[in-house]
Amino acid sequence: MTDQRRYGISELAKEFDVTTRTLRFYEEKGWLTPLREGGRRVFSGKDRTRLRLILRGRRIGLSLEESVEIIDLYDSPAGTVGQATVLLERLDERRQALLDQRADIEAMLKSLQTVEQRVRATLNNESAGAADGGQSR
Amino acid sequence: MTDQRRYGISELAKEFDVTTRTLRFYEEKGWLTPLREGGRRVFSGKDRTRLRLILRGRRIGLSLEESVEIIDLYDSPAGTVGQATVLLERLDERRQALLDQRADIEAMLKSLQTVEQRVRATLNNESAGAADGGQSR
DNA sequence: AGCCCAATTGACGTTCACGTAAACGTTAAC
DNA sequence: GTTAACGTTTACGTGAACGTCAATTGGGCT
Repeated sequence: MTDQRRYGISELAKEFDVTTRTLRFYEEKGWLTPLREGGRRVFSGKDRTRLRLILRGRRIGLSLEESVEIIDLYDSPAGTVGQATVLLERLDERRQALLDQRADIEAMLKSLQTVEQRVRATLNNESAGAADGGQSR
Repeated sequence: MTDQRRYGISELAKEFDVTTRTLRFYEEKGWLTPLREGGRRVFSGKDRTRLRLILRGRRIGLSLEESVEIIDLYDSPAGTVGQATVLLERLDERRQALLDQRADIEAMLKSLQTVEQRVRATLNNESAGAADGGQSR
């Protein structure tokens, strides 16, 4: 009903372009918890989702530990009011960090745009150009 | 005229919240090239800017090598048309990578928002709530 | 001269995130 | 029935990005 699909280790590895070693490593760390079927690991749809989230965190430069921490926020038990309040604080921290990071990316994109314009200008002047090197800044 | 200011190693370290070891390491790798004044390193305003960019790259999860590569695009000599064309390609790659990364961040932000809403909903139901804990893990 | 403080150069240690190789077990195909 | 493909565990290796410690040096103060 929910997500009966099951995945072999290399199947998953191929889909997400990681090695089987990586998946075993993640299990070893407790970040993934596949079942066993006669020794062989069997990953569920939930495992698969979790893996996708971990890799998403990895792509933006989080440590795997951090990624998992965030993911565990995602399906945390809510629990008491006190717990929930703490959770909201953690969420806010994480959100702020992401916003900061996004700002860094925006800054980099702007830099790249600046460089690109300079390069294109150089290209347009290439016919009239002096052989001079000119200033870098 | 341009930026005469000079910086000592701990001065810079303090400003950017890194250790002096880090700055020495960056020099060792050739990513920073401070002058020497009787043995002591003297960093210029250019070095400082470079450092800021390196750390910006680091914050978004680039390897230091990658950061430097991008920075070197930033003040690359333009040179021939062929060089410029290659440069534009590299710029485009880098821009695409950054856009992808930004998308990952957006996705994470959305997830966090979803979790937050869920938690807040739980908080509002806390008065009518059963004492039951539900799932723990 | 004596001392402190900040800086220097090695050299080795550490953490993270896996890679790589060895030795072995199952299942399917030929 | 053996070989190939795929899986397992155990164990050691690796590259990046520094941390940490030792030994030393030079300037500044009193």
